[in-house]
Amino acid sequence: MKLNERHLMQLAAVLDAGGVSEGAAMLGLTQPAVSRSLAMLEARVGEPLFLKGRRPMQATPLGAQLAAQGRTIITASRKASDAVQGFLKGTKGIVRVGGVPFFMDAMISRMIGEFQNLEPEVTIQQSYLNLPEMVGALQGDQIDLGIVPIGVLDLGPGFEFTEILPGRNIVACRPDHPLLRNRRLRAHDLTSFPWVAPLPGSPLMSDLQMILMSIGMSDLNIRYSGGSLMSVINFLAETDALAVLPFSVVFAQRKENRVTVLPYEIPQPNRSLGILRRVGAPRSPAAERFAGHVTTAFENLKHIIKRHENAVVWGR
Amino acid sequence: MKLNERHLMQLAAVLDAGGVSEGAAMLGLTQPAVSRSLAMLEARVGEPLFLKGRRPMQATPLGAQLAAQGRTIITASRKASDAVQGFLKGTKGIVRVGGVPFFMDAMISRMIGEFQNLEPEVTIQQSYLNLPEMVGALQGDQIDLGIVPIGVLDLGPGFEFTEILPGRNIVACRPDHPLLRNRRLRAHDLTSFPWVAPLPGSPLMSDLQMILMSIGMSDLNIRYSGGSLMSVINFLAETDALAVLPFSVVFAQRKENRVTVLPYEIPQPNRSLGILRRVGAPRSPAAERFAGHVTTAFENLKHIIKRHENAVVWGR
DNA sequence: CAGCTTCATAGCAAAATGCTATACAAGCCG
DNA sequence: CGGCTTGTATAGCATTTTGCTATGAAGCTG
Repeated sequence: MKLNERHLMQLAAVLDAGGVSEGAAMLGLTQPAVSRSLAMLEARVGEPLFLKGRRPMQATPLGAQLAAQGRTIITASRKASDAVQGFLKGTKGIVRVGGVPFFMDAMISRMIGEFQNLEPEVTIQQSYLNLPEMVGALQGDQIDLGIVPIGVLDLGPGFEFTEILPGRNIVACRPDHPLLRNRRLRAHDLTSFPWVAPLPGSPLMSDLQMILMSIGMSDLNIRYSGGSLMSVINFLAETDALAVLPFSVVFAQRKENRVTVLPYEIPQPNRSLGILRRVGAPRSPAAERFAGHVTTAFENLKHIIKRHENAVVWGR
Repeated sequence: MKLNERHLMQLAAVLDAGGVSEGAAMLGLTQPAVSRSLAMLEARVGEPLFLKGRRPMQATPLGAQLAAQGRTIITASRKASDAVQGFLKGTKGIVRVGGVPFFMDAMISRMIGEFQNLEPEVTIQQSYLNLPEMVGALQGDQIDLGIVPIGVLDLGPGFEFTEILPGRNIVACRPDHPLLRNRRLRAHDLTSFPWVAPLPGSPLMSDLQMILMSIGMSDLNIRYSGGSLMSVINFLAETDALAVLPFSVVFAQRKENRVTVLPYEIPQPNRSLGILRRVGAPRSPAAERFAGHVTTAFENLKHIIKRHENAVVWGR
């Protein structure tokens, strides 16, 4: 006994509205159309669905049961329409962001918070990925966009990259680190303190190698590795250890005053933080909106950084 | 953005089945039909719903959202079909029974229990009604059937009545009542004990009047009134009070041995317990099934009563 | 590269949907 | 009680949708 879903919806509307004409109006149909639908439904079922001669119209128990299903169909249909509307406007849906751990923790998570204040109906699914996995995730459509530092030339075909912040690394330490008292730092000053190693696979790892080479050492005194940003900062704040970190990550922590920049020039990677997307991916307005938000947030951040640098001498 | 519910269902089926052909088969359609539906849906939405070139087929986030609604539509539709099926077979649905309080408590409630063991998917809504309200409730389609003692001629037009048990009242008392020791009871024996009045509006009320007239007294020593059957029985069991009760009601309590029949002949009302229905009412197979169950249950009861009467001398 | 599987498209017939116009029924009022 | 109002059912017709078969196109596999 397969019933026509449209008929069920019309049944529900008619009972909710109290009459055929009203129910038809509620659905944007004419009264005869609905009248016939009901007759067909009743014929199909073979049982009366209405109590005759009642205003407002009332259902038999069976009619009421069917109307209940009709109502859920109506609401499901309406939800589907809403989902599309919201999707098109970018005010609804899911954004799946992958990002390198430190940036996600230091900056993106805050921006996600801001974004959700603007678009409370958008859900953000965050995942921690470094470049290789991110490429796979984008191709496999597991994420909508990635936030990753990338060399300008590393971009494979089929991907687009929008830069949001030039890469710039610094050596971080706690604010009362003994090296900050030195007028002029030498390479061997750095090697006499323990170091924190970045997460394996992260771009900072290769940066650290570059620094090693520039200092002319083959290895550092690695005392801590594998920690997330919060762990690293906690570790740095408690010890005299040093770490290579993106400047912006340290900058984002300035209010907490737990880590600062050691004024020592290190070689800079030819990399930029940016948003990585697959060109063929099904577009998601919510994701684009989020990407826009992140971009402007970093744009603002650049200005703040500039003002800050003019006012503050780091490491003092 | 109104979407076609049928399309949503097909989308859900295709994603659940993992392919267009499989989804079409699941719905009993051909592959091209579903293929076109999906194309139409996608065109209407204006966004891709599938990730191209994947086996099994995978949805974009938006597609997944729409499919979720499609699934709820499918299940709603299936529930509606089930409701009809169950209704036609009488194995599903709601039966709304009205009945006079004492019969409902003493007998019908047990039968409802038995019936539910047979038809666990039928819901019974019981309400306590005496004849006048019952007529109103039947006409207003608040109940499907009423169980009520009724004079054969009291039947109004538009109602049908199927007798299930001839009316027979007795005087009830507790098993160790002093009157049970009397060889031969006289009318004035009865008046020397307190009485329990039936619920106002119940047919027993007029029966009590008849008894009064036959005894030749104008009133009795009414000491308790307004109680439900359980209250009345509790009261009778604790006191030497007497009450007019239908024989079958007392019979149904025989196992508990808290009340018994006082062997005193009283005038019998020209009434029968039966099932009252409105002729024009929308038929409800579940209700009919229930009515049948009650009828046969009483049929069995008659035999048990007959056997019991041959074996037992009441009030001994 | 042939063969298999699966999705997309074309073309056509049948069903359904929706509309306007109109008939029918019930309740209300002078 | 006859007409008026309100509301539902039916008729007739045009349009859209749906479903089918047949066939083309694309991707995977041995």
